[in-house]
Amino acid sequence: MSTPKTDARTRLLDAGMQLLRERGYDATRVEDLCSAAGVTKGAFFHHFASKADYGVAAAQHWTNITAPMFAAADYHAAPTPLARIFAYLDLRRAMIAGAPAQFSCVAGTMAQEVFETQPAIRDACGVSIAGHAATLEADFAAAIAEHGLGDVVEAADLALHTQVVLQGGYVVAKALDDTAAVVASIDHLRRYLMLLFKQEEKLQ
Amino acid sequence: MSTPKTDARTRLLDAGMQLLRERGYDATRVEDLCSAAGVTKGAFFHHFASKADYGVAAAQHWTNITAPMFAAADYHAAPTPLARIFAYLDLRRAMIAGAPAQFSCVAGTMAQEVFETQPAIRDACGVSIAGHAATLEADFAAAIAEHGLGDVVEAADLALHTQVVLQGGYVVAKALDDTAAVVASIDHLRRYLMLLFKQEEKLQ
DNA sequence: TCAAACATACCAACCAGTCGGTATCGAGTC
DNA sequence: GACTCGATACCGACTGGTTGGTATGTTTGA
Repeated sequence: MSTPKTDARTRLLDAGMQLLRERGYDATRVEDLCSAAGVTKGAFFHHFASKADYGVAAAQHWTNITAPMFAAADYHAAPTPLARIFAYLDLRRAMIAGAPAQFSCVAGTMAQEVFETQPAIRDACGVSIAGHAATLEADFAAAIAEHGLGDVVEAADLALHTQVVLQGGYVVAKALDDTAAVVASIDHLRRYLMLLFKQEEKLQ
Repeated sequence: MSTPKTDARTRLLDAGMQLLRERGYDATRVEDLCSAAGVTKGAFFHHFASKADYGVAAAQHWTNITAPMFAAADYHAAPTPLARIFAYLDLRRAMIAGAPAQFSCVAGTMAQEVFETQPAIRDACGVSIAGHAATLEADFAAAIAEHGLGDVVEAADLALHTQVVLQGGYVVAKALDDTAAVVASIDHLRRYLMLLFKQEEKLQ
């Protein structure tokens, strides 16, 4: 890193997105983050009061990175709410490639580990996951209204359920060392929504 | 612990079931396990070559505890394969109570954290999760055959999908500090299976 | 010239793992 | 049935490397 493009704080947070997903919060040492970012420990503690403080910032950084990416993604261009939801699932499915550290979720990984020991980090992870789920809510609400499913399911529940399937897929993919688990579960989720919204004709 | 009922090894493993789910693998210190089990570090390293060795044993112990419990559970008494599956989901739903450390999964929690740093532990966790999923496979296979869905879904995939939903529910419940997330997702999974196996009459 | 942004050296606490020791018990021996 | 012997179970003080965090500079930019 001869010529740092960005400031140390951003580089530390960027480096964390990879390391935290690989090793989790506890096993990621402050010095690991520093060397990956090409800075020293002095810089780390200049920008973050503690490792826990960094954890909170990392969860927020994860949101700051992913939110604009999803907001700018193609799937919003689909013509109907339901089409947008299926296009979203197609995107999430296509994102499953390489190692789990590449496609899994920083917030989910950290939350699972520190939910009891680091409430501040857990809350930041919760905000990240809930916030992303919320971006799906309007399309689900419109699809539910369109199909008269108002007293069968709730938009917020369905939106969160998509995240549950993704997070669970990551866990199982890691445990079985096989990405097929996530992909298969996304397909099951897709089939559920197909059936629920009575799109049988699209089921192969 | 004036009169230890069981040997130190078992007490250490039993203590880990709680601590590992609360704090994860890394944040659970060997001395935490020892004091929770009422033994000393000498006893720990007498029975386990290393902390990682303990992690592998803990994943196996988790299987040893849960497998007989599920094998002996009521839901196997239901009359049809599909009824048994729904009864299984009822049981899993009823098990969601108290703190995540009470109802979540030792294997899923550990695997998420150490999948890259401790392959032996990850594999043991994978065996535990896959083994439990396998216990559902026969009923799914029978239900699929009965309903002529042989070229729509596969039993193994469906069985694993139930575990994906549960594991994901635990992650989201921890992140949002709200058990409602798991329960709602189990209900979505139940509705999926209802729709898939064309049990619409049972949908409220 | 002042403050923010880094760097370097250092420390105290922690923690996995070690090592010498003791307690207990069953099998053999006479 | 006392006595040794060996093996297993367990104890607890100690250690050496690690790690989060600090104290004290130095550089840079406005």
